[in-house]
Amino acid sequence: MRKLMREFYDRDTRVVAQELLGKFLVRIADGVERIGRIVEVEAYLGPHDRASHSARGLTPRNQVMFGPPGHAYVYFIYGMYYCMNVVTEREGHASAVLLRAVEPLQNVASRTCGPGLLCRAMGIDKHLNAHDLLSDDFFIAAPPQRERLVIVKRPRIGVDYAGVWAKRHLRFYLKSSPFVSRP
DNA sequence: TGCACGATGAAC
DNA sequence: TTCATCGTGCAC
Repeated sequence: MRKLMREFYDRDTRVVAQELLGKFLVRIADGVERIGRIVEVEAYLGPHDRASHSARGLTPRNQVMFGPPGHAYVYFIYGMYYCMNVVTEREGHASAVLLRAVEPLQNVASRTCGPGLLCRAMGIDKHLNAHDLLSDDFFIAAPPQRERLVIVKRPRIGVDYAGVWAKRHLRFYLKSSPFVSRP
């Protein structure tokens, strides 16, 4: 497995989002290595994107989005779930990619079809917010061999409040995957 | 200090 | 369509 380097994340968010599909999310804790194959993501472009958390400026919660690329932005939502993002583009740009679903590959017992379930199954919570994804216990890697992927583009989920931004096709998922949250 | 609401998921 | 459940952001 080849761990993704900083340069991978320091690019256009829509490109990073689509290229994250098929990659392996790896989390090692208490001697257990969990691996999930990313099959669904959403791109949040920056302050001009009304659906993005960064649209209302820097706050204690979203400050990681304003930092350097290649870090995890983990936040608590609806009083019971965590959602994980990957920070993209140069420092100060405040953009990220939300991981919405992974395919269980190793040591993943419960369901992973949805951002909240994904974090629960992979053991991801607020303690991993701001964690560097170039670390050795939490990172994303490319699969052993290059594969042919068919990507579907759809509007993002749960952002109807964002006006015209709610209609843009910034949600991407693997057409052939049965692990997508909402096909 | 109070309060409306949310990048969800499950039940009905 | 409704509800569980609570941190966050902003109004007051």
